[in-house]
Amino acid sequence: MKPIESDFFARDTVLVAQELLGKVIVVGDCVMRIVETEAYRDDAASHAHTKTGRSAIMYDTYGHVYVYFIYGMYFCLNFTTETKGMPGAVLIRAGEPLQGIEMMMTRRGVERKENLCSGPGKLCQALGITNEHNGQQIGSGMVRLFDDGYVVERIGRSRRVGISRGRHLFWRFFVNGNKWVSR
DNA sequence: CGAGAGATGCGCT
DNA sequence: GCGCATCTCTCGC
Repeated sequence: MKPIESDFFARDTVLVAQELLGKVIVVGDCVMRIVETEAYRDDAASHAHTKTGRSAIMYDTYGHVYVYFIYGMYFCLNFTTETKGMPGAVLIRAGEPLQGIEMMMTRRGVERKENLCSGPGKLCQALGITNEHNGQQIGSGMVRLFDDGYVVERIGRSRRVGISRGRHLFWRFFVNGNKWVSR
């Protein structure tokens, strides 16, 4: 388990989104492998389409945790990317639960393992991610990221989910054929 | 099963 | 006030 350095994130967001597939997120006792991501830069679908109080973190940092509250109920987990004033973040949409599964099931209130992390809101609920994680540097706060040598065979690609603008961009990435991907 | 609607509150104009 | 990078439940087939 090799920790992922912040330099990893100081690159093009679309590339980072693909390379995050297969990596391992650790939050407390809970561990999951990333199987689905989406890239957001300064396109029309991105919070960073304009620089606001909320999206400033996408402009000003890389290798940090960006959490936002959505639909009055759910949180979404992102990792910030890019440098030199270009905003960016990768949304973590789904994962394969590896450890701490009992705790994740309790937090989610579900029985089926396939329903633990197969979506950005579910994933945050399973890991206990909330606003308090927002702004933390990856690796030095409660959210840690590792490369355990897992090799992703084939990367699938599609439009991003749940957006109205920016539909033309195919910036959703997933491990092809993986049972833990959302939808 | 698939489609549709309701839940629910904050950020932004 | 509006819209939202979602999820769950219900209803009909």
